[in-house]
Amino acid sequence: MQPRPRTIPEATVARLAVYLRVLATLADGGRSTVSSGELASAAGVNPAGLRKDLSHLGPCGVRGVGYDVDLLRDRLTRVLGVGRSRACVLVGIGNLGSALADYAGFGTRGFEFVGLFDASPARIGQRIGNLQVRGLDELEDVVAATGASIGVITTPAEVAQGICDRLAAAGVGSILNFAPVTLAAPAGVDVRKVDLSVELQVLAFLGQQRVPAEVGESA
Amino acid sequence: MQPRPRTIPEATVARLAVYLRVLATLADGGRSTVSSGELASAAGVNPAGLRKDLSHLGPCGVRGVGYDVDLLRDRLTRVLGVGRSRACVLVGIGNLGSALADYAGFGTRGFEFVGLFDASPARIGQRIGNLQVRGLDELEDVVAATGASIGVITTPAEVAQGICDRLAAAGVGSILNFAPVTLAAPAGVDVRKVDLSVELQVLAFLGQQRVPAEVGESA
DNA sequence: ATGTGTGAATGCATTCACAGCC
DNA sequence: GGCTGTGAATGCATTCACACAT
Repeated sequence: MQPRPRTIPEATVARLAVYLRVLATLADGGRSTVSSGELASAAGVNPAGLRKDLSHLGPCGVRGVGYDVDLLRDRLTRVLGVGRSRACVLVGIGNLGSALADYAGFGTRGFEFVGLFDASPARIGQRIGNLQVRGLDELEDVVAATGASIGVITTPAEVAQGICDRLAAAGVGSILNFAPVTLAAPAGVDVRKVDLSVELQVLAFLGQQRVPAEVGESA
Repeated sequence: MQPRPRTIPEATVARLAVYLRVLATLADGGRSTVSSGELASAAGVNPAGLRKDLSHLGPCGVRGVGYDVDLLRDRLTRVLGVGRSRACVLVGIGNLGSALADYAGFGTRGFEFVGLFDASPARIGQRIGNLQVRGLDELEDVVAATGASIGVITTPAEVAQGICDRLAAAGVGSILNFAPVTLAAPAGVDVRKVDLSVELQVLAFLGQQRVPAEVGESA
């Protein structure tokens, strides 16, 4: 019934975010239009794939010409919801947590950290960016007060599930987990995992797998 | 001709690494055998999928019983190459770089940082873990001397491509890129990208997409 | 002519269902 | 009986090829 099915494939969403970034640099460079081929090579994808990705937003280019940079940028910004600022809390202020807390890439994308939490008294009170690290006991209150919808977990593996439970109970609907464990969350709460050592391991494996072919790869 | 085609799908490799971690905790708990169902739920995947993943290594379970924890662990360790320690260099010692430099998860997985590099004189000489940050001019020498095969890039976006070029020229075959740009590398060099803000954006999008369904999700 | 938008086709990956072995 | 290993089937995602608009 509805002309545009509201479901955009996850893989596509990830690429849309990349296109948005490339478009930003193009706009800075003063470009007003781009072709799918150009945009695709800058984003490291296939041109046809890029067009298919964009087709999920409905027609947004001009045939024979290409895409208007500013127009497409606005469209992507709106679809991805980069406009509204979304409140995030971050739990576990170790090295990685500290790094994420003042990672510039987040702020410019509409993500705002409204609470940093750690269990260790040594960390509590410490300033990072323009926030002060709070004790874990304040977690629920801050989530409630700020309406934070996103939680980022950078704790040790052992306590991650407990934090996940508390975040979910507090009303956080989306969780990004950096702890090396698989988290279970109630239905309606979306958990996404980033495992840095898995990434490295895949990379290393593909590397060692490629070595044998290095000899006779002419075929 | 060859009984085991040497190509394991990338998605499978990523999960094998997860299984290996789960097996480690099981072994610590004193378990000697596991069923695919149990292992799968601990890893957050489908049991049949897990069995298919493991089938790429040839038969390694006992029908009617399950998998021997230690045996499977050895097998995975060998296939993923966790045995040999692999030398890595890390370029860009900002917050994220520093966090990765002493991230415990790497060392226990066979990855050893043998060089940390930064352009800023303020960073050079600084100790992180048991290494001292070096100037970028030493990059090629260190790669050559250590035979590092893996490079991790945590620099600002503007300089990432240049670093990528230098790493590739120096003989690094695998690059893990955290900078928010799409890197181009010569054939034979494998680049893998982790974009933290893209992860967050996907998470946020899926979250906002899920909200409408929250009303009538009973089906 | 040029480059988008999109059905059709291909290739991957996940899931199912069951045969085979313990 | 129970659980692995795996062909068959389903569902996704990518790629191709071309119609269509400018």
